[in-house]
Amino acid sequence: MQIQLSEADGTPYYQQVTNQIKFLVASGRLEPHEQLPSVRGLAQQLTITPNTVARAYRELEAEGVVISKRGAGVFISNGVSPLSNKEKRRILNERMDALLTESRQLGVDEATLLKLLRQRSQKFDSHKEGEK
Amino acid sequence: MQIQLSEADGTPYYQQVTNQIKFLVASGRLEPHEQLPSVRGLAQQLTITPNTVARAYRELEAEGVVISKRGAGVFISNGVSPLSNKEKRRILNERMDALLTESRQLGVDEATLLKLLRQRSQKFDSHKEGEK
DNA sequence: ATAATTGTATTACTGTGTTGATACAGTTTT
DNA sequence: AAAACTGTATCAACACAGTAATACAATTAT
Repeated sequence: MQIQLSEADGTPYYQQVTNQIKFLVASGRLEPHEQLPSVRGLAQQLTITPNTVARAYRELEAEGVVISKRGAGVFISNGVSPLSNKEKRRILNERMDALLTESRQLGVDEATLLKLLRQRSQKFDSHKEGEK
Repeated sequence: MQIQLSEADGTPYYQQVTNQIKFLVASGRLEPHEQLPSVRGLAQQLTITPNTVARAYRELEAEGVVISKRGAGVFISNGVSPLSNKEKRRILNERMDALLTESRQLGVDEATLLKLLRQRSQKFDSHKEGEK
């Protein structure tokens, strides 16, 4: 499993794990029903404690990203978000406002931001051709 | 000064203050050279300790949003970000990836995300007409 | 059946983030 | 010049987030 931990970064390990797994799922590198590495296996690979991996998996399950079965393993879920449409809108609005604010802060106007986002969106799942 | 603190929320007070001030600046509700409320004044208004407001202002100064002059007050800065273009790109890419990831997670495809963002961008500074 | 693998629960330690009290240092106003 | 305002620095207290050690429970493989 392709995960890199950064000591510096500031964000705690368990969040780095959840973020990167969410990214792998969103970009199609991990597909529904696929099994993730075991808590202890991934822990050893990343040289962190199994507890931390377990916490990451727990959070992912709470968000509906994975389903974990005691004794069997944890698996990517069907990708249907358990949130109401209202909640989805609220969250997206929050994130978009933050992005717009930061963008302006950096002196980037809306037009170029949209352009950048379109580019980024294309590169997002370019692994279908570019994978080594 | 139009700031609302939420006890629940989870995010600490000093960050709620910085976030909301950044938003006010980015959306044009606060303009360069404008003076912010004093540390003690805003503290009293929000019923928090002056220290917390001071910390918020300190962070904002570190990010180049405001300039504070001991004895005089703190003022909105000229809006020129002190970061290199490389850093700007890095930050924006990070934020965009996070938004794209979350968007997919919620089952929103890129087209509608872009549409939503355009709408949001318009409402962003609609205070020029809509202000009471 | 039994052993080896999986995730889970409990508990505790430790660092550090957040807030608070108080005193200091510059400006501005009177 | 003095008083009343600004922001700043220092220190302490407290809570909580993050990680870790260890034992438990369910499934899978032998």
